[in-house]
Amino acid sequence: MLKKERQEFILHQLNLHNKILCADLSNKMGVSDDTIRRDLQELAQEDKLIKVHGGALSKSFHTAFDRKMVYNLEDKHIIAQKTAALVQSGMYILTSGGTSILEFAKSLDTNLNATFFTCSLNAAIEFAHHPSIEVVMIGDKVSKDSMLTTGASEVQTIESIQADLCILGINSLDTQFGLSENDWEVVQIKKAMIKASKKTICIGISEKLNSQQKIKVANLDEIDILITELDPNDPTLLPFKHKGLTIY
Amino acid sequence: MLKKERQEFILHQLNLHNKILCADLSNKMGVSDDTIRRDLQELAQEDKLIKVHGGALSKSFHTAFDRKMVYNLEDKHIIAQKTAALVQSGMYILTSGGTSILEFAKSLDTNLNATFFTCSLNAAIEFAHHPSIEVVMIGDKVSKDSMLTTGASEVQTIESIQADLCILGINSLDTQFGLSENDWEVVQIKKAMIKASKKTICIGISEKLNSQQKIKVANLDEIDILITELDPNDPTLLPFKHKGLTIY
DNA sequence: TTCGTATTTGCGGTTTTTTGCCTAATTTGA
DNA sequence: TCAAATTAGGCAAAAAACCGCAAATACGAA
Repeated sequence: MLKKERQEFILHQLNLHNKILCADLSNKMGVSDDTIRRDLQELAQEDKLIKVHGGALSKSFHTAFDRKMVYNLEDKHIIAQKTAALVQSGMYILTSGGTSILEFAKSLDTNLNATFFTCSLNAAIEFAHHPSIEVVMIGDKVSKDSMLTTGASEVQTIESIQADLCILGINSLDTQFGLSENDWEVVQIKKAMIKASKKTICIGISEKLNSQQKIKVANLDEIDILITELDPNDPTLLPFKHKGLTIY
Repeated sequence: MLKKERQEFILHQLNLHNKILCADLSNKMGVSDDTIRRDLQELAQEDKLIKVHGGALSKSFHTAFDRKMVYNLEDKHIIAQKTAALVQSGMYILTSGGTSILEFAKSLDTNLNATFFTCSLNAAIEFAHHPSIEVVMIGDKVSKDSMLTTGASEVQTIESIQADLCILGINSLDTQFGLSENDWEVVQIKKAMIKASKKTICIGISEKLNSQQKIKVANLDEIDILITELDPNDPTLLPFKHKGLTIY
């Protein structure tokens, strides 16, 4: 097998799998490790791939992360728009924290007239920037990781509220395990919020679907609506639709 | 799995969930804790994430709040330093909001171990950035002008606290009229805070001295300490000293 | 075809990187 | 304060990369 031929093959493999190992290639092509290494080195110099210890990565793979950040912003914007459309004047709404919720707060109609209860410091500030909505910060000890207030007193306060809507930013949602979180305190808050509301909406980018975290917050049947950046008919969402969730 | 690949995966997970645990990652990827720890360390050095005990936090999430431009920053810095010197570990402290308080929060000693109660969203966030102090957000309706929580429930909560110190950012302080404010709700909060504390400290730039606003919060004799950017022997402060206030 | 030259390849030995394990120190939460 | 979890630092084995060299190969010209 010629050198040029080999390099073409390497690039092709890289396009297919985004990653290749030196050892694999030398096996597959029946040449020595050194030869492969030299090939990869050359291709890396020509900027055709990224050489790493043990193999190589496709260029697109490396840039994928930065790009994803931007995409995610767009995605969150879409989610925010869809969610905002469900909020009507006069409603009492409980919300958690998280970037999706912040984006949602920014997307609310200027002449909306609703009351928001939240345990997120950042969300409260964002809601308070809105001209006409009323914001109630539910107070308690501030959890430093999440910038959320958590504690027994907070759960009690939430229990004394009868909200129309509960909007939760999700960390993990799974058809089997349901809604889950990693932080015990936050779980207690979200549980209380769901219980205190007539309807529960979960919002988050689709990548958070089909993943699990340590502690269960709620079963799927306790959640009414799921909002992601995807089209409601996207196959990814089908399992959730079958479980009875309304998809937007 | 390649090292680079692993690190990209870690960043991706962080982007999704805002927080990850060493143990989880090592499980999920089938490598040892040490390897993950080394990865996190490297990524932290590259400023891609924030390493914490047991895992890592997403950077964007942690630095999400916007820092406002502050007038008289120099002066407020001096005030903050003087005020921070009065705080001792173990204390329970009530604080209002305002730029002086925010500056104070930033000036606190890294290994201070105190508990802060506040009704200011921004102050709570600032306090929460401190590694060792505990923060309790006193919740209620959010007042949009001041980004403070105010209301009857809040006053009740404050009444149930026995604090060592009450640190108030002042709007107006006058030898005759005492401490005054323009916002009825905020006045109620400050009154309650003073009542709930053994000692009251007023902090603010000297421009706010010798001015009055519409509603009285407290007489001078209810205030113990006054801190401005001026030298304690500055003639401007003499009248306050004569009224029995301790000047720093 | 055959020769000479330049390139490519494989190999052995050495160096570097990566990884897991170990123990001692540190941090955390009760 | 103590006990459990987490981390830092040292160490060793394995894998990968590097280096120089000699053999093999490709290729153009006679």
